[in-house]
Amino acid sequence: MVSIKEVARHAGVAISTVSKVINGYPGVSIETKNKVQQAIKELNYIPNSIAAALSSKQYGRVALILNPKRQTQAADQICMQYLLGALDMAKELKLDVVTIFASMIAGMTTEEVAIYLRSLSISGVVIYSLSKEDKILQRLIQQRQFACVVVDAPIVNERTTSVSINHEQAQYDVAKKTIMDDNCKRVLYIAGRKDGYVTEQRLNGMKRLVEDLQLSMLVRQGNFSELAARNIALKYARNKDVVVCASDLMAIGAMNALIDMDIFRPVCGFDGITLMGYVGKQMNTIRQDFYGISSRAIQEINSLLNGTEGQEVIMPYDIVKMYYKDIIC
Amino acid sequence: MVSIKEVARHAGVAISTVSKVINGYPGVSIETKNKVQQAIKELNYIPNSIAAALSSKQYGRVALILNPKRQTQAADQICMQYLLGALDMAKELKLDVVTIFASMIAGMTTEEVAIYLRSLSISGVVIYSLSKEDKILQRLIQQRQFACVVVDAPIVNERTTSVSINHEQAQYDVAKKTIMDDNCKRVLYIAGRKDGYVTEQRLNGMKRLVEDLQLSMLVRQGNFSELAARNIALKYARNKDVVVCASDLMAIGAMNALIDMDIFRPVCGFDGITLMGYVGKQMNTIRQDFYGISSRAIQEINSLLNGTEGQEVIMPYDIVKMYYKDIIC
DNA sequence: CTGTTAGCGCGTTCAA
DNA sequence: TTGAACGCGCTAACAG
Repeated sequence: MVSIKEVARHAGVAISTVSKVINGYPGVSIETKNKVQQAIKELNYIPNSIAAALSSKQYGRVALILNPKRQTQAADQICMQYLLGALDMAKELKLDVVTIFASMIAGMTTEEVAIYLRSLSISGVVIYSLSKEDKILQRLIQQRQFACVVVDAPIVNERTTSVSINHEQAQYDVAKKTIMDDNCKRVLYIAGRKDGYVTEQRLNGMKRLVEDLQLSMLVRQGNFSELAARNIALKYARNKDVVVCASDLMAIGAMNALIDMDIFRPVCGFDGITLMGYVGKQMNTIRQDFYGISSRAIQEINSLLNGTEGQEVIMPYDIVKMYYKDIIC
Repeated sequence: MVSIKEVARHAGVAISTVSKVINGYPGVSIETKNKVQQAIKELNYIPNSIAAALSSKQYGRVALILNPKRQTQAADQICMQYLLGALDMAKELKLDVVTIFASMIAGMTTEEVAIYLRSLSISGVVIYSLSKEDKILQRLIQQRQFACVVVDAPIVNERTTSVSINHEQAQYDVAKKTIMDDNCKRVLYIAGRKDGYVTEQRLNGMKRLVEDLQLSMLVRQGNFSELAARNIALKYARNKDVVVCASDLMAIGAMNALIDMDIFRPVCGFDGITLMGYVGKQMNTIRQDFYGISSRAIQEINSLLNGTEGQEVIMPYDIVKMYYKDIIC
């Protein structure tokens, strides 16, 4: 492994000079600079990021904490988009990124998680789909020991930025569109998990809509589970005019239930996963740009790492109907 | 940040003693050990892995090179399983893992990729679904500069291990089962991409089957594209008795084409992705344990990093039919 | 069994 | 504008 020392010797200059050239610092004459760059090329020198991190004491690594539901692998698409967005942006920003799945820190206390992250030299964390009940990560955020970006949870403090779409409005919009199309009055709303922040926000959107449009609404927790949504639909859909679901997967479950019951009700979902294109029924849904959201999350963590204060970031969304022919390629 | 020095002082011992305790080396009396561990607890000391890596010159980081098809996000499930398996095992083995998507190194030369990896202090690489045409990564493997594990490509040398199922046999098995059930004679085989190793192996399996069962076979390249498979089926399926596809996604495309043509032909796929459960038709397919395969890949990279020679590892598989009721949860 | 010492490769003063 | 020297936190000989 060729080190900075060898480069220095080869170029006939001091180590610190090479360092300055590498890091683009001023105070090096143009010719010395050329000599050094020449030597770097010739020796095929690769700066050792480990040593650099140690020396400069900037271990600015960021951890991505993802929580893929192992059961519902159909939704893995969301995780992948998050990852792609994050990694692309991280490369651009030259941030070192570590991917951590929730399962890997399950059962640890906040302290243990902190120690684990520190042992990985991590100073910033992006948390995707945090649960309200996840006191461990909540405390981690409160402690302000790490810079945090929380996707889809409205937590902000000096060291914490939140990034998400406006779930309240999005749920309002997609449900309104679906309901207006068929002039529905009685809605069955299949909500997410009680412990989810987005669940609450989306429910609020529905409440506002019900108020605005003078509808009646029955709310049941579907826990983002396709099966639960199916069962809820089987039980309650018959007396309702429309089924609004807080996720695509639940919308699919509900729709399949309706088909089994041999009745028709408009159904709408939330997320915009490709799977929606495969189930043979077009439903309105909210399409989120998970890639863009995650990409933005990394930018935000970078800002935090550079000392910016936490803030709230609202991303855009679309209302769409997903067709098989749009999906297939 | 509390360092080893402070722990040593606090415990009234030498730094090296603390180091030994931390790393579980012998040659420390039980009481000194206790004193040290006490001090570690009290000071809430976290070993700095960066410094440890630098000092021990073991920058044993491993890169996961994934190639998610951005278009066909329905197959992201496979990537996620690969990731989950790899990260879980990496944590167990205390390996530091970096996730790299093919898009991040697209356009680089082999040298540039090598430099990039080195700059990340990477010494081992796991490559998923390598293409035959990917001369850049091929050269990286040939150069033996990094320990490599290649998933689904039959490349082995001193520093390269291959991990995969027996694609030839798997394709043979699943097609045979499908064909025997309906006593088919004329098969349409929709193969993968010409540049894929598995494509060739699976095709070989089909050739052997055709030979053994005295069938006729028409082969077309579907390039793992659902749309291409659809078009091929539309064009050729009518005169055939069965459609065998080299991937689930293609099987879905073909099946939908058959439905549009309003004819029935048995179809079988390959992979075992959940999506198969959603399309309203049961098809035979090969279920691979992507999680297990990836997990094994990490074990193998670990062995290579410890000086073992490369080898070929064959993983098991199942033949299954995927039902919606098995998928939904 | 314990402590001393010499680096690992690099960033960063501070003199020259 | 340059370079020698120190230290980051730790490991690994080696000496005691």
